[in-house]
Amino acid sequence: MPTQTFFNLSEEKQKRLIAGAMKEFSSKSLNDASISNIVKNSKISRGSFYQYFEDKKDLYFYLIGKFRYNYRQLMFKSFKEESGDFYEGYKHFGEKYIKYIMESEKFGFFENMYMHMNYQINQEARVDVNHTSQQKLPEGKRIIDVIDRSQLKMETEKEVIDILRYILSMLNDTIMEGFWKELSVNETQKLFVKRLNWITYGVKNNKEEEEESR
Amino acid sequence: MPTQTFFNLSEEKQKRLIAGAMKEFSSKSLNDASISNIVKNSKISRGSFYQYFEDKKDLYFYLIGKFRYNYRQLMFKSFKEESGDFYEGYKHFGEKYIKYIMESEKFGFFENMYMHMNYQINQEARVDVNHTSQQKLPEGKRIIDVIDRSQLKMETEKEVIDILRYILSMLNDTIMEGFWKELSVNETQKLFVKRLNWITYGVKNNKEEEEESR
DNA sequence: CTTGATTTATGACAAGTTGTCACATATAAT
DNA sequence: ATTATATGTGACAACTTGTCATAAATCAAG
Repeated sequence: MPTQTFFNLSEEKQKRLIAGAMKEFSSKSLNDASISNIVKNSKISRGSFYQYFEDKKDLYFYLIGKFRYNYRQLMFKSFKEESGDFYEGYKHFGEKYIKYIMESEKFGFFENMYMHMNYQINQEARVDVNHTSQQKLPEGKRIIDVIDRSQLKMETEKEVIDILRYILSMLNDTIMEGFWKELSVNETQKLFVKRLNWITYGVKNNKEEEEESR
Repeated sequence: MPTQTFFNLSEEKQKRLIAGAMKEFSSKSLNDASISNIVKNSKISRGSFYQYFEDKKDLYFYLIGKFRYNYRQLMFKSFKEESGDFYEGYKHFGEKYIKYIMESEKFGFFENMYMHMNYQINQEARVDVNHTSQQKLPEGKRIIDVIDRSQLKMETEKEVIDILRYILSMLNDTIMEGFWKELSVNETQKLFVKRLNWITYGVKNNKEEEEESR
């Protein structure tokens, strides 16, 4: 987290620093980026930097938090439009989300983020479907409340949250794969939907309906 | 890949270098590890290092390849013992694999590897179920040949390979999560099996059999 | 407005990193 | 014995990072 000092800064100076950092992180990974370049870009002295941020990571995770898609809203919208249907809701959400990330003006930043994504970055980039870190949300405002749970095998709320989280991890993994393999938006969306299909309906066939092996 | 020069070295010297590198990588991530420390550990001059390896990454991926579990064999064994059953075979395999990684004498190395795993490391650490990089394997020697495909919805061989690959990614992701959350071997195995279950049988319930919402 | 307290800004610096290169020393081949 | 060829070496330039003494700006209050 940036220090209070950073937030006390004039808007102009904050923006200058963020722009300078985004420039660096748009062409370099967290590890390859250098504070030296960022302070040069931003015309800020090295000493000042360390008064705002603990280190490079601190700044990086602040930027991820700042620019990541606010997808709480999108998830809500998606599931409501699809009447709470698990598969259709997530399909709707995932496709929109992938499109946002891969067509963003911050493409370079996201590309580098996903190309070097590890567990920690994944956690920072991802929404918490249960919002454990924040205060308890009122009934009906949680994502879980807008999903038709009767469709799912899961009995307890905890289990439902587990599966929701897993799909979000899978979504991030799929986007990562999309960047690595230089897939198009459409190809990445298809890959996500294919996997969502597997998880929703299973990969094993129902024994009774098919028995014609040739 | 190490240079020929490295392989020409006396076994003693190779081992010394590998040991020195493993020492460093057992307590540090790829990024935090330093060549300076490795050459100091190994009593090898800095100049020599660069005659054996292109850079730190080159050495690291060589070590991953060298010490990763040879799980081709384990996969074969697992699926054969479970009569080619998709779920039971993967369960068998995954549980053994997790146990191997998390109880290995190279725990520190694997821990750091998984704690900082990204797409590239994942690819290096993982077996290729199709062995595209190697020469074509004879019929019956490929992993896909020992799986009962009639159980699966997938029609084409390519689709089957896709799902096999996805499970392997999921397995690595689960181990990564296990390290981050400091789960026990048993907890990590359970997490894997739960997810395997989801993917095998789906998370949506069969509409006909349950309709008692209270 | 002046004085003193608090906050913010600065860049030189030590201590570390990487990759290279001219040169030294083995080892092999004729 | 004399060339080739292969291997070994550490000083070096060019970068990092985080700190710290010091300077400047801002605020508070008599």
